[in-house]
Amino acid sequence: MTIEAISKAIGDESRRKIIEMLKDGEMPASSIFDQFDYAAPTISRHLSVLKEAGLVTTRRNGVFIYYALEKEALNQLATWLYPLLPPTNPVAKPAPKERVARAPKVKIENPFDKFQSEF
Amino acid sequence: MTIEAISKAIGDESRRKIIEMLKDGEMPASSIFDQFDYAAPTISRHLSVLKEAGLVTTRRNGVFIYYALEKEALNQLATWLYPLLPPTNPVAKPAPKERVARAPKVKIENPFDKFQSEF
DNA sequence: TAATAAATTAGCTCAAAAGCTAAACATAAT
DNA sequence: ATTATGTTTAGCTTTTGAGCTAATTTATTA
Repeated sequence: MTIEAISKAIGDESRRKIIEMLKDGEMPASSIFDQFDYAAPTISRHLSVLKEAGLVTTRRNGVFIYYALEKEALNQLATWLYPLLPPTNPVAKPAPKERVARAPKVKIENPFDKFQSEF
Repeated sequence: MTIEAISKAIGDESRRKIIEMLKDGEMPASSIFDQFDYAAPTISRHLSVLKEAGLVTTRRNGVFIYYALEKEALNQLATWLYPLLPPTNPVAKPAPKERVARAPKVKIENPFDKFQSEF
């Protein structure tokens, strides 16, 4: 559950894909395997890296092992990341739709921007 | 500036440390080197990885090359991360201090929680 | 109890990445 | 012009990590 392990785990495309797959709920290992062209042991190894990082947990049901995303671990990354993001954009709300064409172009630089002052 | 390059870049401790060092403003390469026990070329290479990922930019002033954090690039990671975080905690505000002992323990699971409905 | 299926572990190869020293490059100062 | 300083590039070694197949483990079913 260290930032080291978490950020390393996320630095691999297959592992990011697994995390995305588990976003809406648990899934047995075999269903995860199916989504890849890699051999099962390769993905099994990725799963164990995710588990060691605390990013997933497992439960066994009969012969199946269900993997679930441990969103708490992702919070660690968010917590590291948040203070590094760009400062709040002074214009929080975009101009109303009808006036958009004439309104100055204001780029919302960061999805968390409008919340930063509350953080 | 791909999520692939950004997340790989962040998966190294020295590079995360560099990012943190640049949080409050630019810094010449030599000042960055000084903060590490590694040889200068090693850190120089880390800087180039960060640059290739779009996480830093450089400007030269005389013999010095200043590195600056490109916070925009960090947004890409935040944007990937955000939808994966735990759902909003229904109790946004903790109980007032005097009542904390008696109030039910509510764990704020995610620093972005209270903003999610606005996102 | 043997066979089957899900999943992991073992053991290997290969590529990527981190580290080093030495050399080269770029600018400034003497 | 030469020297000095900041920084990167070249070239190398070593470690780490991703991928594979084969073997093993665990649990179910015939």
